[in-house]
Amino acid sequence: MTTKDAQRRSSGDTAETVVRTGQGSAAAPQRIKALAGAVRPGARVRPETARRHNRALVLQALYRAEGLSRADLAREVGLTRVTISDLVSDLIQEDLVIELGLRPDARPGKPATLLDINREGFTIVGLDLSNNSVFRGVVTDLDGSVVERAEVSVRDMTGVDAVNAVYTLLDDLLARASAPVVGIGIGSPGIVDLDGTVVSAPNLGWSDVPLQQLVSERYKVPAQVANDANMAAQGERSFGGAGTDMMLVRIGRGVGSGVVVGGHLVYGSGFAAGEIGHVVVGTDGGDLCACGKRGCLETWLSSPRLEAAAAEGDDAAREATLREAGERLGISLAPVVAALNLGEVILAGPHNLLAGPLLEGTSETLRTRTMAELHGDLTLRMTALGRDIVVLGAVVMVLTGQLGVS
Amino acid sequence: MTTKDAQRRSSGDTAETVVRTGQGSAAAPQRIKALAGAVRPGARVRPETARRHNRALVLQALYRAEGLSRADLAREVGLTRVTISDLVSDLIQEDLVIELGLRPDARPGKPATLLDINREGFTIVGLDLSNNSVFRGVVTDLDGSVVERAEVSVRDMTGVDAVNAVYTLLDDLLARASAPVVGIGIGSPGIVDLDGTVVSAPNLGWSDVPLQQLVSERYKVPAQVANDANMAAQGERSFGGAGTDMMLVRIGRGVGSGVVVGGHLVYGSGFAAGEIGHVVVGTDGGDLCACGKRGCLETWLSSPRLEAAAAEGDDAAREATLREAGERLGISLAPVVAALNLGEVILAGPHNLLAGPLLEGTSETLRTRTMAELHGDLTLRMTALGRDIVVLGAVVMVLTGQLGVS
DNA sequence: TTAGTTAGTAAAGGTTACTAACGAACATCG
DNA sequence: CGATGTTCGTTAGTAACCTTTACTAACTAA
Repeated sequence: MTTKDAQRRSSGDTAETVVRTGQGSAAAPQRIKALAGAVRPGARVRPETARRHNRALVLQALYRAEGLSRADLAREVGLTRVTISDLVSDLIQEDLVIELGLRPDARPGKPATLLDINREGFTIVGLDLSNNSVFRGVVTDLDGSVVERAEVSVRDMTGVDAVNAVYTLLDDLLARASAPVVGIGIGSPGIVDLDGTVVSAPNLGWSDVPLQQLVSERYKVPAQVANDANMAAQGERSFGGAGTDMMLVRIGRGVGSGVVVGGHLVYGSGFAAGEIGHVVVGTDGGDLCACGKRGCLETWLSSPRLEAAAAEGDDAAREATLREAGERLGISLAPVVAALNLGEVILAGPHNLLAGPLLEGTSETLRTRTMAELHGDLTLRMTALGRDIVVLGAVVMVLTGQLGVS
Repeated sequence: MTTKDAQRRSSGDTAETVVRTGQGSAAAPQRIKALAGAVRPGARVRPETARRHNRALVLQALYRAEGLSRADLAREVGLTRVTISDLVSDLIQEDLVIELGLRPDARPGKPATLLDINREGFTIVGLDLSNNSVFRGVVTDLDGSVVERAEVSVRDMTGVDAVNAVYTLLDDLLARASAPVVGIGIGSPGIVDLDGTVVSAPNLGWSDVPLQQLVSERYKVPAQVANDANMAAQGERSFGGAGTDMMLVRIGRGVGSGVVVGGHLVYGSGFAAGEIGHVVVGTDGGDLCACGKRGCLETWLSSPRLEAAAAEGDDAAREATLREAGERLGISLAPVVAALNLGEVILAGPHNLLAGPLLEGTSETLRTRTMAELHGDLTLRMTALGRDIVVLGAVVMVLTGQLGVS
């Protein structure tokens, strides 16, 4: 619609009431629209773009099911055998795909030549910067199987020092990579924008650090930098079997989450999606939080509090505390589960603290505070990926970004 | 990843704990993954697909800014003048685009021929089935300007009768459409799947009614059927100037919402996204709801309760009740705003009830229960579209579905 | 041995968008 | 007023992509 129309419509009998929370700019809503509606550059599809897309489809099909023939791919992807042959021959040239030999089955017709992604011919580097005392990193093959590990201690390291610690870790890992590195994925705490710039990460003393650019220019390798919880969500989705509408909640020193809607990560209007740690829970007060509010989710679920509870001698009291923490999580997640009709909520963090009464408390609360008819199929569980969840997510981001595989 | 890998990984030291809420099937998570990962048919890009996409970009650019030349389009969309000329000549052939004449400016060079979408040469029909007593419908031009209106009374009508009422309304509107109808958009209450089948709409006595198929086959015109609140969100986004990450909350007899994330409507794992009416709010009880729970959002915000409050003689008591209702809305929205980092929350419903203390209560509550640093830019406001919000949303769905314009 | 089936390749054809080049129509400047 | 430069839209030719059609290779089944 045109701006003129918007004005005509707004000036009707339905007077517009605008209340702005906070001190955002006071631009008229129509201005926002104009920006939102701009055709983003590169949206056009040229033949080359189409080819890249189809190529990604082939890789994706091969990635999921090792041992497909060209004819299988043609049926799966929807292109003709001829085109698939052409695409595959490109991929074999680049060594991304290899022939496995003839299919052993006894069927009429010429036997098929099975193909697979060259899963061990390339590696990916994944980093997890979310821990306060240590940066962890891995080298994996294209399957996400870890072939190398490394870490650097970063206790109290901030600013440039922390960036240098990233370099140190990468130097080590890249030197140990036995095959060409497809890309480097880095999960960072804080707010990270779409370009991989860490807009704000208080714990690391970073603000507007263009980490993705720094890393990719320094090592001449494509890099992907994103929020740690978002990466964890990606990891859970690809390697943990999570569905297309889910939320992964990380509980550690703080509480963060990654939200996946329709199979896509949610970034939010300010790249701060998933930051639920400082939402007030319930209407009955709560402890004072470092942020100044009372009853934030983090005050109920921070690992210090949970650990104190776990250390308690009295089993009943221990259970009660953990269960209540779980209930608080359920209270704050219920509106999100309902609004997004999530299919899964997955917890990541200390197994001993989360897996018992806490998880049950969350489950029960979610059930009693939402409509069973709509959300009865909700799955609530722990992740099975353990500590590697962020680095594996980083690997997935690289796979997605560089090969179009997810 | 392969199933084999998933199993290998799961069998590690990080034992998996699964708690299922409700009585969903007990399939292993890996099975879900296999389904989620299937390459959807038609994902391949053939030259024809690319052309359709580029064509939609041209239409979209023209739709937003009337009076672009071919050269302008080339710059805007990113294709060459030659290709744009070719696309435009197709569109002119189909009468979808018209030439407006030469640009009046005094500039060096050959004067440009201005183009526009043939905004009045086609019409769209939009229906709103969300009201309990009446189905409303409009005929609009491509701009969304209403040219015809109609309604049918449906008090206590359910099942086949309600479907027939839709037909009656459409017969009327289609007869009065003065130009070719591009498509029919219908906003229905209840759960609607991606095919436009009304899975469940208790108020209308519908379950698994393939309304989109029925309508498109009966009238030989493309139809789009979706949930009413979702359509309202679409309407607000295109005609109300809302941004890419927002939530539209409809408050009437019940409370429903439409959620837009990254510019796309959220459907959810069971097509029930936005159904927040029966989420329990707060931790201090509340009235008994028709659903059997206590303290559902609807018990705080249903229009009967609000109207009773508004009718009260005592101004202070009236304000207090409305403000408290707003606060309850804020309490339940805060986790959603945080999890999705929404930029806007927009209310639609009776202006006299919502626009005053209620809106302020919601605003204040959202501010005090989320982090100002992250969500300070949140805009909370009433819609400016009034009663037409659903039918306009339906029009947008048709524009998007048939022309690729949004 | 013959018929039928499946896999992969080769050649030709049609669609799409691009580059290069050109004429038309204007403004500006000497 | 004519020369010059700019912008618009079109024409002609090219490159990339996918498809259709046709072929060979290799196998099973009768």
